[in-house]
Amino acid sequence: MCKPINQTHQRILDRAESLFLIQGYSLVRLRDIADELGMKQAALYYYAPDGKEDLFIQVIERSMSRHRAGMETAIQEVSGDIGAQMRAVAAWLLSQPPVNVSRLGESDFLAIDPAKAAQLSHLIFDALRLPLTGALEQAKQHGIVELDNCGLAAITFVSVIEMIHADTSPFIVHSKETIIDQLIEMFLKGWLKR
Amino acid sequence: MCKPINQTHQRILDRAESLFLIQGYSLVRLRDIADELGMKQAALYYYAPDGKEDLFIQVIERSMSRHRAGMETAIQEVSGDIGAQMRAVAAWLLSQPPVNVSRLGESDFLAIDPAKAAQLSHLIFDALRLPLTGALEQAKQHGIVELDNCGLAAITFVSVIEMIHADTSPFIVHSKETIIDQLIEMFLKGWLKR
DNA sequence: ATTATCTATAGATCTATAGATAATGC
DNA sequence: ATTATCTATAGATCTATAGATAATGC
Repeated sequence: MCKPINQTHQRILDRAESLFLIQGYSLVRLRDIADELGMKQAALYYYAPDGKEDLFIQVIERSMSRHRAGMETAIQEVSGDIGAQMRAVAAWLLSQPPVNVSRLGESDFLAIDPAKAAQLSHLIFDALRLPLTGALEQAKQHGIVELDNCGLAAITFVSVIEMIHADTSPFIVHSKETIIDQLIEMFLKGWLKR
Repeated sequence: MCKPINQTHQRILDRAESLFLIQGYSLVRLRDIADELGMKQAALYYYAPDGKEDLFIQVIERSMSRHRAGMETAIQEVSGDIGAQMRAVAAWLLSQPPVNVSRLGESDFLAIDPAKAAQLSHLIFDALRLPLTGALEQAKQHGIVELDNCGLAAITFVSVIEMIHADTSPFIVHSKETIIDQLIEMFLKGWLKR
């Protein structure tokens, strides 16, 4: 916990993050993480003394902290136009390992300590929702958008982007960037003819 | 495969569907399914001779066939107003075990035969997307809605509803029905001030 | 001495199989 | 005879632990 994060530790967390977020907690074996780094499975216990669950918790905490900061920065850099902010958020999310919010909440967290799961659940919810929520509320104050529930809009948008991001299947006929542009237009303008 | 589905078989599939769809393939043990039915784990092999994967495939095929039919019926029963059709689809989805589309595609399918996974992936995509896609395309022809990509709109809507449906965490401060009404309004009217 | 990693393996699961047994229907 | 279910267990994994070993820094 208080152990300093050196370079090996970071590489372990990088690899673990990618595997845990893509495949899910139970499908990833400690061997999968260690192998790619040329280490033995047991060596991971040096950096995560409490084992697989410990490693998973470290991964999620680090990832969500980065997600929150990354989206906030992305939004600030294009401040003003809400459409541009949504594009910036989407681009930033696509630069990261995909986060399957539902699988985390419904499957991965069933496999770990319930108290810790509840805590991580809040962390994820806030990290993914608050940056865009803030941007939407500002746009609302400026009379640009009209929304009852900016938090719901934000988490919906992020979840949909992550769904496209993670997808490997027949969903994607166009490029993901095209799909995301279409989605942003759909969210902003709505489906009903104006 | 060609074995007739008797009542025991149905109860097994019902229970397996609920567990597989909520927890995911790898977290469900055959014992979990059997226990609740007062059976022994080995007895499941009578109805699914090829084991866990066989059972999972049966579950998904049956579930998707039911989803497609259920949504088509729900849409027909309120034909006309697209908003009412969306509400009917959402209500029908809430009456069923939640389908985590992303987890199926990204985690569960990694654990089974890739060829079968690809086939099921198509099945799911079509079952969840086509009913609402049809309704949207009709509304588009009538000049009610204005959408480049009705299929994308449909799968997005269904996925978001399933996300709310499955959720057990701090997302939900209001009732799910309230959230879903807000979502439908968001999708139809868009976020920009009209 | 401390830090980092390795080898080897015990222990815990879980699936799938073999073969017995009970119940049903001809 | 056939259908349905059970008992028992082999085999395959995977995590976590114990203890050895190598490398680094005082």
